[in-house]
Amino acid sequence: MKLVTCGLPYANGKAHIGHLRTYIPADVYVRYLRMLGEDVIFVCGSDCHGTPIVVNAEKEGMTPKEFVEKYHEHFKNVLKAVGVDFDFYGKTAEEYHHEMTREIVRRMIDGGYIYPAEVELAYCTRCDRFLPDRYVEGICPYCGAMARGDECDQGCGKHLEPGEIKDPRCKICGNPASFRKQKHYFFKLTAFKEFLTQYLENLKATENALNYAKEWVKNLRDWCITRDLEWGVRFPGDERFVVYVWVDAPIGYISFTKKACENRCDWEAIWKRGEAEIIHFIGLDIVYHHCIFWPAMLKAANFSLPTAIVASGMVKVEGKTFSKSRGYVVWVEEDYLKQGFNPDYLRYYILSYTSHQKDLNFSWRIFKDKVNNELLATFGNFLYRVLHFSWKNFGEVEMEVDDEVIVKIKETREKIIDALNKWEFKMVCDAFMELAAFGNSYFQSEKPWDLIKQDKNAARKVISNSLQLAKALMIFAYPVMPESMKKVAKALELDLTSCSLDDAAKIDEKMKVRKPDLPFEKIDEKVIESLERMMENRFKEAEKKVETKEEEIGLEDFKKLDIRVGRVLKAEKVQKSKKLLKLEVDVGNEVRQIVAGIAENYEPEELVGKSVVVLVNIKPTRIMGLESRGMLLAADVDGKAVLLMPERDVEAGTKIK
RNA sequence: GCCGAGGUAGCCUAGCUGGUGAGGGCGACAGACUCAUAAUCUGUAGGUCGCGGGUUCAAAUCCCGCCCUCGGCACCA
Repeated sequence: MKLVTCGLPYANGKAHIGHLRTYIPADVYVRYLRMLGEDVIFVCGSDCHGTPIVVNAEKEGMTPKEFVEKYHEHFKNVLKAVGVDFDFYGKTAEEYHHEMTREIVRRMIDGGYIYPAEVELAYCTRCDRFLPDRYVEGICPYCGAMARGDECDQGCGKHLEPGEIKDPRCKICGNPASFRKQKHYFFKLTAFKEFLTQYLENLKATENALNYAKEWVKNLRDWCITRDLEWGVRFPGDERFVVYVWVDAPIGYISFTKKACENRCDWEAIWKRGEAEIIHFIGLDIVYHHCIFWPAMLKAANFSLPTAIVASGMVKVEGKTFSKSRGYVVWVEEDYLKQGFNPDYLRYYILSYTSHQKDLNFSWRIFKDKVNNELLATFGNFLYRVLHFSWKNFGEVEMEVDDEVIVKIKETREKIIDALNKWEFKMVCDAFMELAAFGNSYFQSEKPWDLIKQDKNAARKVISNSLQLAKALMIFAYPVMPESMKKVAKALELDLTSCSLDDAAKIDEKMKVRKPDLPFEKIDEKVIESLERMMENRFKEAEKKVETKEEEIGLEDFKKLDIRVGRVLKAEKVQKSKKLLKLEVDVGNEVRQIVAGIAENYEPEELVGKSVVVLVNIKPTRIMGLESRGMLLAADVDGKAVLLMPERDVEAGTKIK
């Protein structure tokens, strides 16, 4: 038995093409396994807890429960629409999941792996709440640089536990946060170093994930697993707290398995007795949670361990790094499904573009090319020309298939299985595309349309071979393009849902052929052009939003700014930094140290003696451990600074108005 | 800056425990065909295998240095 899971989508926004990069390959993988006779359970669900959800729900005037429900429904519907067919799609806000989480955490406590420790936590008196992780900004206690959330330490790569950060400020309202001591609970991750090192040695995983994790395991620290929040799973050791999201989210794999197993199988066989393979499909961004925290938790609770971790590469949009705020995003529902595109096209694109481990570029133009040239012209056209010819000239064909054809089909089957074992889905697609090309070439060279005029029996043999190839292709491509293949298979009265991969090489005595449907529809150039325009507008609008702050201010606001001309006296590079220069600037009444992110455009030497424009009364801060008192004004050109300078020589300290 | 993954023709990719002229697909170009959604088939062109050193009889493949891209962290007051 095998269990396949997908990383849980966070119920905090809409489904985009990045999500599908793990769900679609996982779905395809599961469908192939089933066609190989494997018993597979396939589960997923919405991740519902954590501070961002609480904060965003508040912003939208909803309760976290309502908020989460909204996105949960969205994901459920979208995934179904693209043919990702889970046995169970749950959500972590449900009671059954809370129970499971509490059971596992209790086992971790009973095993002696959880201990209390006092930590100092940032608390925002204005927002009236404790500030977890990513809502705290401050100074790293190790190196003195600006730090954010639970990670910092400027280049030394250390991990911050709650309470360690200095000078914390609330990221929500910007106010300084005060420290409050609070008892929290820690998981003894450090006790698992040896176990994890061993475990990673033997874990089956894509290389991108494994190397990353092996490096991480060298530097383990105990892990604070409680949070002071209302929303979440109550920590069984101390009911005032809630468990950290990354504790309860992966436990969803277990609680969803249990639901999927109801009246069908034994979830404990999978998760407690190690009688099944457990395969996690995830994105590259959550590798360490799945390769470090998760196996350690399972070990502590005495549960079964994952046997494989399959991590997918990132998604780019039109060649640019995926970014919602910059508009480089493709929304599955409104951009794709509402255009009326066949979901199978997207499935094929995602599977066949590149190796599962590498970055995938989504471009509407490439999308059109792949659909029109590969799917439609090569693959679909072979199916259609064979079926159409058979239907028109025979109706029913007595089958007589050459060994060469059967060998070719079996070879393709082997290639597909081989590729699946390596999680190389592009190779799977390449294998059946090659078989389609073989079919076209065969059909073309045998010229059945000529043969039939002279020797109907000879034509029958050619058609018999071609039909066998067509049937094999439908079976082989069914997991990738289920709906389209079902549609064409109707012409052969073939029920793909009950086929195995072995059936591809099985020869029927006779094959009946009905009038076929076209398997695919061509994508119109004009549609692509309009989508490209839509994307461009989206990029532009996103850019505008970032650049122009609409809010108007009065003169009195402007007067609050003390802006002066300053003269640069000294300039040097900040060590270990790409963008920073440390300057000493004469601002009239004093000389100030200012750290500025301008090193990409300016050499230190060329600045000495130059006049610059300085915002003097900005709050002093520390950057890379250095104090900075003032800010140089500069034009932001593609993220690089171009300094403002007075048009003629002006004395240092001159006010700007 | 640290960690990880990569850089092979316009695009995607195989090869990378060193050894037949660096394979394949898409696109481009030319010809053939007409059963088929102007689909298909055959052929042609296109590569300093990121750059520079080194090891070797022999390197895309091993070693050293550098550059660039992507991701994570950090950072850009």
